[in-house]
Amino acid sequence: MTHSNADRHDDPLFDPPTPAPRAGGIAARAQAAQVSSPARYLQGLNPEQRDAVETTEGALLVLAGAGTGKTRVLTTRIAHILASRRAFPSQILAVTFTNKAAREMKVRIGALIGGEQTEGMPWLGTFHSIGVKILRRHGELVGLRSDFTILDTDDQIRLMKQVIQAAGLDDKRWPARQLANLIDGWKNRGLSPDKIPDSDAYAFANGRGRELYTAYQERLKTLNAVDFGDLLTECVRLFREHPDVLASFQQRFRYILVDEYQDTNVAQYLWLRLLAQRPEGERANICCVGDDDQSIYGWRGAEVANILRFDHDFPGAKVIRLERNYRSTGHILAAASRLIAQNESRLGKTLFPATDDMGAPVMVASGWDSSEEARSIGEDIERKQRQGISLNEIAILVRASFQMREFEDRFVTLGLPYRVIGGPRFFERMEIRDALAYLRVTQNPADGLAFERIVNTPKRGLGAATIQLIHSHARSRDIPLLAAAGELAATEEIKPRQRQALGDLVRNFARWSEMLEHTPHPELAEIILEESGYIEMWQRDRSPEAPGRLENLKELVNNLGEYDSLGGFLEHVSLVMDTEGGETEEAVSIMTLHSAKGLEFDVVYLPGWEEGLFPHQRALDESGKAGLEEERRLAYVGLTRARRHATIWFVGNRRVHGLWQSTLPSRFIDDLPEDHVEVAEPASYGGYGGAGHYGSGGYGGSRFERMEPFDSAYRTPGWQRAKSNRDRADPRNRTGRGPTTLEGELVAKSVIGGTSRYSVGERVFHQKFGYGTIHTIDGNKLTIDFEKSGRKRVVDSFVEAT
DNA sequence: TGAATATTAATTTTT
DNA sequence: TTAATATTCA
Repeated sequence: MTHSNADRHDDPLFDPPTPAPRAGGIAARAQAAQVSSPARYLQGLNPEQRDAVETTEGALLVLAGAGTGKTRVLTTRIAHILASRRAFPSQILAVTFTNKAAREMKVRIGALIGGEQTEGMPWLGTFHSIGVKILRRHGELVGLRSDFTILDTDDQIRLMKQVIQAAGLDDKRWPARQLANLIDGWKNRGLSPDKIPDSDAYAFANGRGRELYTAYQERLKTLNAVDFGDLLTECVRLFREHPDVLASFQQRFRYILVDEYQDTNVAQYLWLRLLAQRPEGERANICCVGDDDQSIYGWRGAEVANILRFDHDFPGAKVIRLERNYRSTGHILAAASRLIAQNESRLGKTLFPATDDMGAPVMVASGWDSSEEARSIGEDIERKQRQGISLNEIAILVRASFQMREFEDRFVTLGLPYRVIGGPRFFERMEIRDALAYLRVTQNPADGLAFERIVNTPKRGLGAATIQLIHSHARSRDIPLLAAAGELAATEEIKPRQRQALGDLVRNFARWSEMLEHTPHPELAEIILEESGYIEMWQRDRSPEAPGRLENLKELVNNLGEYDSLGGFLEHVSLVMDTEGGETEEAVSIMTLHSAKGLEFDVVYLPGWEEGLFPHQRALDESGKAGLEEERRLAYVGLTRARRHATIWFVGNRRVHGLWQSTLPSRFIDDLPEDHVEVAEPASYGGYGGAGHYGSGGYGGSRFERMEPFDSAYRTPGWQRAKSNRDRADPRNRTGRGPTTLEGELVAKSVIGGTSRYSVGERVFHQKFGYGTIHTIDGNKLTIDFEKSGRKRVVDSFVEAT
């Protein structure tokens, strides 16, 4: 131990993997901590964090608010367990939801105590990757050979379609996608076919849900395949049916850590609970970290209840709250806290800022329509850019992905660099999946789903009829599709042309599989893609995406070299559907609120805070109050992403499914505390045009009406008229299409007075649809029978009296 | 088989 | 509006 003290001060997180010497002041600290190691890594922690790190024994729930150093606690805790020699790396089970989180944890633990240690942490990973590891080892006990394949969503749906058709059902009336969602839901809840509630079983195809689920599971077994849900449920089954196996894992895992506990579903909960079970008198060392206020995945099976009843599951559990926020300034934090405080079902936490810098208030801005929103945010970003803020520190967080488009369009015209985060990932692209299917069949000739995917890609003249034939032959002989295809190609059953094509394909696969032994796999992949005609198919393709797809295929082959076998690569790919996008260029990030969880930016824009969009109508319709609260948590997540500036936007008109609708400001805006919010003067013209309809929106009027800027800017008819006259005179405003071209006089008309100025039966004119008669009036939305274009629903500000 | 046309539905997304 | 999917026709 020759480090100088100066070195150590520079890096408070440093700690050698072996116990440090006990001398002088270090020993005193060690005594205080009551552990053998004086643990330098503990130094930068606040008291709660430190408590969470050092409470290694027993059950511990860490309620970590946004920006309170959750990952730091988790990683330091692991480092602490290792450094104090409480367990070997292989005795720690650390689960996350995403590969990204797992990767980050590995890196950070490595930084804390040296990378060699994390190399030896085989049980740090996602629920699914750990599930695979367990099933590869013990799967035979639940009827899985160790080389089982993992189906992705696409395979899953295709398989279900077959199951539906096999059951004699119309797959148009009963879409496979819907069944997939249903079955996923059951698996999320840890329900096998015999356990699903009767009410659920009737949710599909008049009560045949259970039967289809059973059939699907049988098909999976014969294919020696599992879907993502099975990775957990089959583990649970394994543990339940084979207590000896379970016991060996229970003994192995001396410490269990779980990240994002609020996102666990029932299956994951059962999985964890089994592993954390201990004989009478013993306690498991399980530490779950999460934030009930950031639970935003209820729709995908996450059970906030898991975190809410933690101390019931683990009696005597200690609960530590991390409430000191190191991320955001005072105003932002106060606004977010006030917002989330309106939720009823929560454990209750109050974030307080680590600094006394209040920073800037949360801005609430409004505009006439979504194009003004995009334009104005664009201008604002350019302003920020001139102030020297890096574009990488700016994000736009939307509720739904359709909102992104407007920003993209705007930024393209501005020449403002941006990147969209989320969206289809590399391994989800069509060409990549096709290529993977070739590789899968080569690796495993029994992979029927992969074979089916590419049997006629590129086109080989093997249409539905031929495939049907292969299918029935495979079923009657009980052999894989590829084998069946081979046999068929040797008979007169099929037409010569198809016979030739099929024979070629089967022979190709036989040859490629053989080459697997002695050809380096990146090279083989290239050969396969070339010889199969797949590359050629895209080379011939004249569509604008084709070059990009070829590029991706090249990328895939390059990637392949990083794995030591084709099998290893495929295993990785099936679980890790993402690649590390090493984009370093300066760009504004555009993403959904969901994908923003866990990230932070200096400047955050939150557009589209309007009733119906956010909270989303569907969440409200489908889940009622629970849905509303989840939406509010989403708003909270959005606000807490911001370090220094948060700007919320709402507009009066937004196009929904191609129709312009007038909208009301989100109720979440009313949830914000006035003291920490500043309402922006409309950046350009027009402003929010719906204010006149406040109070008719079904939730009892907005507190914002009474706020000073709203009073002056939006409420008085005189002001409105004056303003709209001024706007009309301003040629800058005559841009674009949609409502913006129709401002001026019409804005004033529609805003003045709470109800429509039209009456049923009145003949009106519309710029786009021409003349028509009003059929019904709903607030400011009119249903009009147009003479030329039929019945349409429009906003009254778009029509003129004739 | 492929292109043209009709139909349908439209949050959020990881593994 | 639009994008994906299904159907129809050549």
